[in-house]
Amino acid sequence: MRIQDLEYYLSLAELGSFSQVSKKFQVSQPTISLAMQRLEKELNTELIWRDPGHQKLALTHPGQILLKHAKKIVAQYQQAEDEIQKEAEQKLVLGLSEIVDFAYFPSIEEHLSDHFFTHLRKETVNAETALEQLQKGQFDALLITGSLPIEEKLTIIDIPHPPLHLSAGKPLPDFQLSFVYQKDSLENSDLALILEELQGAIASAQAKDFALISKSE
Amino acid sequence: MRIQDLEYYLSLAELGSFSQVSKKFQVSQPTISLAMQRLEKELNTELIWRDPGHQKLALTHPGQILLKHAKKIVAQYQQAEDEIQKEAEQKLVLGLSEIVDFAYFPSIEEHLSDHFFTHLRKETVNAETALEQLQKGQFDALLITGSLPIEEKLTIIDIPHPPLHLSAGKPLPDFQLSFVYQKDSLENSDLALILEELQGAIASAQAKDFALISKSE
DNA sequence: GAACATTACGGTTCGCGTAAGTATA
DNA sequence: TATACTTACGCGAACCGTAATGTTC
Repeated sequence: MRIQDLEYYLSLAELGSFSQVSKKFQVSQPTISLAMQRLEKELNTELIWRDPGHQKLALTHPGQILLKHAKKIVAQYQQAEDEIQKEAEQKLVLGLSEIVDFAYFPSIEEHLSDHFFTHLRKETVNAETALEQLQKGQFDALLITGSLPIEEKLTIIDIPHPPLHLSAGKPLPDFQLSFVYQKDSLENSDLALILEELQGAIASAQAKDFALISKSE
Repeated sequence: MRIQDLEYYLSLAELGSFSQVSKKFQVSQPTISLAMQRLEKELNTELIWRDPGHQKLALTHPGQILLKHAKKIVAQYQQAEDEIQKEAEQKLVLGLSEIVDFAYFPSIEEHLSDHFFTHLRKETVNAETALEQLQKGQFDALLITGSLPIEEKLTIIDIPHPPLHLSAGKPLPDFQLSFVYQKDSLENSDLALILEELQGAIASAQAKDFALISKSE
């Protein structure tokens, strides 16, 4: 059973015409026919009185039962979509360069509360354009490598870290690991708390956990 | 979005293992993997923390939101299935021979209330085996053609009807149209009322409406 | 190596649009 | 004839199982 088919069905019950439903959803008329046939086949019952004599079609009794439930199902699904969407929008977005994401972040992660992840989403970011995207507001904070230009509006915190090794055993050249956010972003107090916890987690992690990282190189 | 995928998801949240879910639903393990990937793709979010280190997997925050709604959606759907199924079982089943179904029943139908169809389902039946099936309880009443043997347990009512013509214009040989039900079925008073309405509808129809039928031969 | 999940691949099914068919007014 | 639905058909996507690959213990 596809929820899409139920949406067609609700619309059909409301509009009373296959062709109008097809227009509403921008699909062909046969698409609606077939969707309704799928429903009837899956539920093994007639749902719609296709009375060609009269203009209007009517729902059978099982059709009315389905209508009642389909409304709730579709509403519930849309609500799920909405809530998930909103939840994603409200989250802090932490930009990580690829190397940071796989080599350092796992250690930091352990020091963040579950509740914290309720409000934070991480996303990998191209190191080249990261600062620009931060200032555009596409990210709320960054954890990236490479030396950064000093900018008045940004807070940049250097994070001590052990060297990384490749599998050959040769250490990669040393580089800087930085935590960056816009100074004025702390005007939002929720955000300030979150950033504080993130900083705290990095501070807690650096002592011992970063050492563990080298095992996975 | 397929409701099947949501059922997998609920089960996964409960059992905590892809392979156990696949066993429960008798599908292969990759089927579950792919179903979960479909959900994540459609909702454009991560739902499941695939933490290979630990035994258990965990739901992300959006995953928990989906879980809450998925429970309701699946329950609602199953309830719809149940109600429709039960509704079908509770209905009176009226057996019609093929010729009756297309030539006579439409006229009778008009005299039956909408509410009546809530409790009656019609089904075509092979005239040869109809009586036998009636006595087995597979039908509650019959509207069939042909001469019938008199049986003690059956009530047989002859229905007057106009002759039928084929398109060539030649009338078919005359035949008997009978309404049949088991005498003891009237012990159920609901059933008695329904049968009474059906008899009434046939009586109302025969006066003029049966005449209309010949137009469609 | 054992257990578990993901990825790859081939075959079948499914869903859609176009076009043709059917039925009604 | 015009309108509305269904059926037929062909193409592309989706789904599933088997098999191969990865990963962790």
